[in-house]
Amino acid sequence: MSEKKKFYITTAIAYTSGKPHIGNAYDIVLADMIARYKRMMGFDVFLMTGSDEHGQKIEEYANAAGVSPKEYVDKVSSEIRGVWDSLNTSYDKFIRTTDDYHEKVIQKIFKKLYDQGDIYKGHYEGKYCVPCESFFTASQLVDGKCPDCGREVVDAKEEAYFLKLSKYQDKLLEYYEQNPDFIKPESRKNEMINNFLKPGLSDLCVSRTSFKWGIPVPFDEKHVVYVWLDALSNYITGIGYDPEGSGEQFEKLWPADLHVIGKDIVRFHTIYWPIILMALGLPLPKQVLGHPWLLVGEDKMSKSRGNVIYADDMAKRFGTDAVRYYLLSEMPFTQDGTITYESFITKYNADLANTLGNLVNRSVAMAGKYFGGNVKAGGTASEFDSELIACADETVQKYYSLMDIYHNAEACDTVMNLAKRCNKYIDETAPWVLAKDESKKAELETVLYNLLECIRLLANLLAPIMPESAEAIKSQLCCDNAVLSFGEIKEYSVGAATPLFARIDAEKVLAEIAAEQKAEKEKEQAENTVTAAQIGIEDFAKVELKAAKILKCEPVPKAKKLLKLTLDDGSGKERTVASGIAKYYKPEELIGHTVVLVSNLKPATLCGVESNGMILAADCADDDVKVLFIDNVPAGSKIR
RNA sequence: CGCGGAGUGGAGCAGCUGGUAGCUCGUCGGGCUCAUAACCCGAAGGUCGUUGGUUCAAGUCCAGCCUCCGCAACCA
Repeated sequence: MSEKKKFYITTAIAYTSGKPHIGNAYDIVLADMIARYKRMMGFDVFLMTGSDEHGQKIEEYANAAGVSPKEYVDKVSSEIRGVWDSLNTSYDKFIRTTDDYHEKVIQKIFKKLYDQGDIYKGHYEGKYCVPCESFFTASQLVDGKCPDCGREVVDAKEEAYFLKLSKYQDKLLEYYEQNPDFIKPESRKNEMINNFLKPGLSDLCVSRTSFKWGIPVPFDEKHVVYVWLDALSNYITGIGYDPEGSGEQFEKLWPADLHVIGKDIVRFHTIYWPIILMALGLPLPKQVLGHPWLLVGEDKMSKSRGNVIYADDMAKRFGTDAVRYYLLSEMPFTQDGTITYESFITKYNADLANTLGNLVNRSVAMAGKYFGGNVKAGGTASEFDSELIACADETVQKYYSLMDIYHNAEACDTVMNLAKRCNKYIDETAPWVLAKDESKKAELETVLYNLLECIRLLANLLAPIMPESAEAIKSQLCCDNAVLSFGEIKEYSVGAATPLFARIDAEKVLAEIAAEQKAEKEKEQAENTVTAAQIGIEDFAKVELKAAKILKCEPVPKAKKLLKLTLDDGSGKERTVASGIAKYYKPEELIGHTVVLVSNLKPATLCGVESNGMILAADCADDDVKVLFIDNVPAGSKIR
């Protein structure tokens, strides 16, 4: 009877470039909810998460921080775990791509694929600009010259290893067709087919020589394994895959039942990863769920925007379960979701404090008050019972069907709906009225019994979403029964009523948060002014600044951020500059103004426009940019 | 014509295979007092982005257009 069906679920491994924000954390919370749900449904679940720790960026960040890459990723990786833990996520394994066994197996995988001809040594075909140390494809060149500096380029080849993708393309499409649920929101699948598979796959570069922080290619040590082969393979190395003979755990768990990932990396998980697996002769994962992103207001969360919200901060302030509930109930299935403190507090007060918390509180309190906590089934029925019980049954059924397809937000709604129905039932039956009439005692007992049974169901339904709160509710009921059907428990002996979710004073808390954010910002600004390295006058002298008058200004087609400026820099020749200020200025607002031009900047081509220099502008508060106008200065004047 | 998504009462969203427009928050009015100033009921408020088409019938299908948002390219 120990033949439980296994369910192997993974999250994307978090990149160790910095502490993950709450949007990144959605991934693990969602996966954790699914894992808990599957456990509840009797599956033998294995949930794996981890951190992705190699790459050039890490090397750079570590350098900037003045520590070794390893020290850097050690720190960030433990931060990641800290955030995951603050959200009470029940992962069974946390893999790091710097783990010993992972690195060894990656090397074996690389070798195996090489030996069997799926990885071959090739080179970037390219044009190389020696002074710029950069490769370009033919299409990137401007008039056959370096797009960065305009100098001649030479044919050059940089050695690299490639994975043959085209070979498996048809097989992959076939897999898509035979497994219509392979990619979860359907729209993402279409995107993959139209954008990548139909045009044809070009082989994937799987090694780099330009940086060192990675897993060395075993037979060619100047190469390191490039990120995707390294990172994606965690899903198998973490459970004991080995090309020379895998462990028992791997045999049991693979193929994965579900990869939970962000929509940005769907491509890697539904094209490259399956192909890697096919090349290894392994079965493909059953499903990839590409969830949307969590935005702050309209914007993506980013440090530079200063709008980052961290899950552990949030959990500390409002409680772990409140954060989990918000994430899982607010995120739509296909569209990006939004988080703001305002909406968080609104949702918290409405659903958790008012609807659910208060329901539990008033019901348990009444059971105590009227029956000393002892409530049995089988009293006299009231006319309102059947509707309530029907709602409870329906809720459970609906909940199953929604959770099975990971429509968690709707599942939350369904659960809350039952809580509302209970509140309504209290109003319909008015227990406080029944309590005044000794002859109605049996009826009153049934009312309370029905309520307690519904609350028990609510707790069980919520367990995957809010594990601690579910426990807290059940401990007030003094009942640990986890069966999801009404009438399971016949007799209650409940404890004291304690509020579950204290109401939040929105105004007060928002003011506190605003004050903290302000302080934070000021602190950062103070730090930033100090951090810019000092330079000598000779460095500054390298920059040539001139006054230039804007003669023409037009938007660049296909570019959102770019304006094409035609300038008079006093040389008699018109000069074209592209500037990323389209968001802040209309073309006609700029014409006629004189601006500061960096005139000796290397030319560059942006969206097909050759840009010779740049104009100076100031980054102002609130994501505003202001160009420096110096209309009183004649065009061509040198500025120093 | 690079790919894709979205435009529904004040805000945030549901509306799958076409047939009286729903939910949450907010607002207004009422009820109740067991409970966390919570709970329950009712009301106001939408020409469902725009134009045309298919149909007995369209938010729901088709075409064009406008606007916003992601990705790609790119903030020099």
